[in-house]
Amino acid sequence: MSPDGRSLRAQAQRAQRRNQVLAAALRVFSERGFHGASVSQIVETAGVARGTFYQYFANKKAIFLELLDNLLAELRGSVQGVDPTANTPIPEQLVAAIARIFAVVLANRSLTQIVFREAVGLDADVDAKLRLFDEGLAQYIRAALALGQRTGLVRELDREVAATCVVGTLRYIAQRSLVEDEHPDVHQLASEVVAFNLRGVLNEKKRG
Amino acid sequence: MSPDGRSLRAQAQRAQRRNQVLAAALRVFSERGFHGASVSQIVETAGVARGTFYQYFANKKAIFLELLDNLLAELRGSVQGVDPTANTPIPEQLVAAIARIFAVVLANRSLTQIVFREAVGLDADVDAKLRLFDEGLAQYIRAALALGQRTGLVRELDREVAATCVVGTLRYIAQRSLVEDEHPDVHQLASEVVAFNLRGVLNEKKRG
Amino acid sequence: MSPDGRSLRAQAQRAQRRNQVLAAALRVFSERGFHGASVSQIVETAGVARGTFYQYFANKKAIFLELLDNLLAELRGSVQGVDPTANTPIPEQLVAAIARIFAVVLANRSLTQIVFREAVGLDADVDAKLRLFDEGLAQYIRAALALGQRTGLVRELDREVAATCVVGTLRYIAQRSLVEDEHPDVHQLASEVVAFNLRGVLNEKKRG
Amino acid sequence: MSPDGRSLRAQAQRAQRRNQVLAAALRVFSERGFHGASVSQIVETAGVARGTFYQYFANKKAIFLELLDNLLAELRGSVQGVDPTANTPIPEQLVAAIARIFAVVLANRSLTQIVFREAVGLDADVDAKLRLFDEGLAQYIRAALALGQRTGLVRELDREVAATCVVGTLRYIAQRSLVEDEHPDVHQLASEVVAFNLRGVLNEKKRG
DNA sequence: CATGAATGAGTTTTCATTCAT
DNA sequence: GATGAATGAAAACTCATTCAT
Repeated sequence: MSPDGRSLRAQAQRAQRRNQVLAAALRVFSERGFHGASVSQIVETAGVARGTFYQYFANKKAIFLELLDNLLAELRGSVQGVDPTANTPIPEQLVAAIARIFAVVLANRSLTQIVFREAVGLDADVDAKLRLFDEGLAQYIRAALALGQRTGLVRELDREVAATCVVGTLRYIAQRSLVEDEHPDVHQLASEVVAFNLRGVLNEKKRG
Repeated sequence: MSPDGRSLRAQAQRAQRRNQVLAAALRVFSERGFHGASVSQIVETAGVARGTFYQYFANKKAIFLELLDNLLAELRGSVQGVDPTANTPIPEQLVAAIARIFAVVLANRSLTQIVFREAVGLDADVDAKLRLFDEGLAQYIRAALALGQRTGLVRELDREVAATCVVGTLRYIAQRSLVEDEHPDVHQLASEVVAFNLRGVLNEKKRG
Repeated sequence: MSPDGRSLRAQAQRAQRRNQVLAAALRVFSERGFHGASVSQIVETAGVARGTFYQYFANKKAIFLELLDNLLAELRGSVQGVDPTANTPIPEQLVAAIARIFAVVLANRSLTQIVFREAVGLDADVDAKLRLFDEGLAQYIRAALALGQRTGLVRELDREVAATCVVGTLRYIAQRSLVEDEHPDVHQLASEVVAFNLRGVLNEKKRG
Repeated sequence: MSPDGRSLRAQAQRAQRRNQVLAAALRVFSERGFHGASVSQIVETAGVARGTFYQYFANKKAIFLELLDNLLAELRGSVQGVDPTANTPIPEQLVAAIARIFAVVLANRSLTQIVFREAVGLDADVDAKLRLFDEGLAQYIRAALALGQRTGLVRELDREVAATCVVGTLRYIAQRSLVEDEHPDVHQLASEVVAFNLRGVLNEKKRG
């Protein structure tokens, strides 16, 4: 509570150290996965002593959880609602929204990859966080579907299942895009995904 | 080479022992995950000596891989084609097909769970196997879509993306169904999934 | 005690099996050394079951000890005395004697090699056997030196040390000859060794 | 990089710890041999934790190799040349040189014993080191013999074989001296060995 | 007698975490 | 606050030996 220059500088240094370790962990984790990464490698990469690690993070899982939190926060931030009153047609708004999510996923390639690959089943905490995120997304989509149904835009369906299907396509497409070498055109990709989710695969014109 | 009674019985016993260990591994893996499981726990659960494990399996990864292979084989077996010349309408056939897959998934709950949770990223072999399975499924769907397009049943779309979306919904729905406590009605579930994949979420009646 | 045909044949078969295992052990031991060899490899090479091994030999050490005994026996057999009353000059007799030993050593290359390399320090029994052999050899040489001294052929010297030196040269030369690739000319080698042991390296002509 | 008091002390402590483990290893190795010794026994003897061992040495072989290196270095250091221009007669110089080697061997009794007993055939590295040492010694002796021949002191002989014989006597005598309980008189021993190597066992007076 | 599956003690090695300096 | 040496629990794996068939 005495924010003199000394403590300020110290605090800044502390924060810097913390980030240094965090960045190192991100790198090591994405190179070797959670289980393959060792604290030794992290501190080595960070250029700090072994003990320093434990001054900032309770343990290996804790630092991973923090990275995971950061990623989820960024992803949550990237989710943007659809405005029915706006001029832009809703499908276009959807495409833009999905494209934004994909962009964030691709911007955090390595970490997202680990999360997709190793985070699940790591421990109860991590599991809960991930499920919470999925659930949040699903809830968001369920709400959107409900709104759509009220406006007659969306047909009768089991919103539960439909929302899950939507999350499924998003998740898997995201996951797949990570594996591929070239950066996919996120807009094009989003376009197709939206079309699939909106209209399915059937040719409606054939219908009476 | 000489299938007399003695060696036959011996062989049967060997197979039984093997299955005993395999079953124990399945149980331990599903309770604690791949990384959380130890060979000690497996042999303890199986009620055999430590060395016995290594008489039947090269190492922890090998036994996991075998369980994985078994599961994938069963899943592959459960995939059944759609017959356009049959009397049953195609959507109904699809529902039946999907339901069958879900049934297998649910029948192998614990193992499928591990596969979904930990198999990815475990090692190159496992990764390859899983990707191959996904790819096989995707290819199958792409072919079905192409056929549908030729018959005018399926609209113009990027088959690549659409197939990926379909696999995504299947995978995720399957994964979700595993987490839930009560056994879901696979037929009902399949129905909804098929509807989603075929028609998307839009209300077509609104369209001109 | 009832040497009917049946038991005779059985006995012969037993002996044959035993030798089969013994031969396999010799091969495996010489290829991988005592510690590197495993009972598995021996029985595999012999083409018998694991348990059969233990029907003929108490354990791994026992079979090694038997091979060692065989070698030492052969070596002992190859040691032939010098006959002072014979016409052949003593140095020539010595050369022939040494050459014979070297020949046996080289004929049992692989086994001798193991004995030289790994037998010492293996366990008390083996150590005792080897020391006994060395001691026997040394005693033999001491006796020969004593005889030589009585006949004035050998100078005054500490027979203890001299005998040890002689054994040392023999042992080491033998050991070296094993390492070399080409078969050395044992007679030539023996010649030089005898010369060294008899006359040392000094140029006697320089002496008054 | 900053040799302040703190780090200096730390370094000293590290070295001390290392030696503590090294000493324990020496003791355990000489009591039970290389194969009979386990890392457990070493750390127990050293009174350090299991992991500490691996902080200083890569594995069991590594620590053995270090002990071996130390011994060979000391032995190499003990080898001292003969000065033909010195006043002391050459044989006396030789006796002194040999005695010095024996003294080192006896001072490192237990370790030398292991080296003689188990080092050979342990692995390629160790083998190479030992052979290199022997070869160095042999080369040294060959050179000395050549010099002796040029000065007429040494007779015509196969220097190769003679040098090998000399190394053999030295090695074996050293080895034997280790087994005996009482400390032998190294000077007396060296005297006899030199006499043997110089003059052999024949009584020269009998010659023409 | 032969067999070979089963055994389990024992080994090496790793690595997250602690704590004295 | 930083350091890094020390820790030791726990893991994977080996292999000589036994014994029921």
